[in-house]
Amino acid sequence: MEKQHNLSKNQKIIFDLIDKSPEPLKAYSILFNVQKKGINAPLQVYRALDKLVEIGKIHKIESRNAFIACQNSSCQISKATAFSICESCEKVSEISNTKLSKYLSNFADQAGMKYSKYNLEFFGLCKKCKSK
Amino acid sequence: MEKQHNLSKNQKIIFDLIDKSPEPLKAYSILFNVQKKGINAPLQVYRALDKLVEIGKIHKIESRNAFIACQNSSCQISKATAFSICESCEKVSEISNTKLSKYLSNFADQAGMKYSKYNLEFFGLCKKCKSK
DNA sequence: TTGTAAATGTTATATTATTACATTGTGTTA
DNA sequence: TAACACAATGTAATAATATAACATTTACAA
Repeated sequence: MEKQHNLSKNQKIIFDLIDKSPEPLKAYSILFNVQKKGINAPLQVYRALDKLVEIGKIHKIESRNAFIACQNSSCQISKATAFSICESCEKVSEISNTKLSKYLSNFADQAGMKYSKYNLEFFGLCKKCKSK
Repeated sequence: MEKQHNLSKNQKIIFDLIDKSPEPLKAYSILFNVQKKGINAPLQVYRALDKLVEIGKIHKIESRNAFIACQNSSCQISKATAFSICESCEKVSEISNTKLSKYLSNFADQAGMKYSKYNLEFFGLCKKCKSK
């Protein structure tokens, strides 16, 4: 059974904001957006983000320093993530593909080492931008 | 035939430093190390880093904001990169595995889109750290 | 030799993230 | 319910990472 994480006040405010957003949000843009709700300092945002990442409710898009809500209910704990990123409009989508995740989880490097955690970011043009 | 890139003075200084380093280097640590050679400002470092990344001589480890020399002579142009990162000692190795790169280059997402560029970072414990 | 693109130099500033310390809330268990 | 432990919060200061704007110089091809 899945561990239930009751989000705290700040965590909930920040998760809701990210979850509603159609695009990844940056920490200081989050800060700006939640100041009316009493969250005044960067650290309050970063602490909530850290926790939300830890429990898998959001992911960090490393190449963009931005955060999106997890779209894949089954990766709430896993840190095995894959995204596609449009280099033109910056649209980001989480990829959930069983074959891909199996392939990567089973991948063994030169020394035979396996890694259960990974982050994969694909870059290119999304359909919309490609057809322009 | 491969395009020859003659590195400029600053590019060469910074590439040599990164290339000699056994571990990824951060921009401001590079800055500190090259000040005796007349590179005084962050922007001088970032400009050289940008160029070196662009021509494939170095790669950025996104999750660490650090840079390593390319270990794979065949990816001088390609932006398709994969690394293993030890979460204990922070050792980073570039993975060059034809099957993996083919698999990822041919991967098609939910919408059938393919992406020639990607960055993959695996996380775990290296052999040394595992056996401790 | 002159035009152009790349690279450099310098100052200032923007953006992203953490340290340190004090306090408050929440849930467990004695 | 009291006492404890741990998570979360609040606040100020600062560290670390990265870019903007502008002036100048270098490299090299037309």
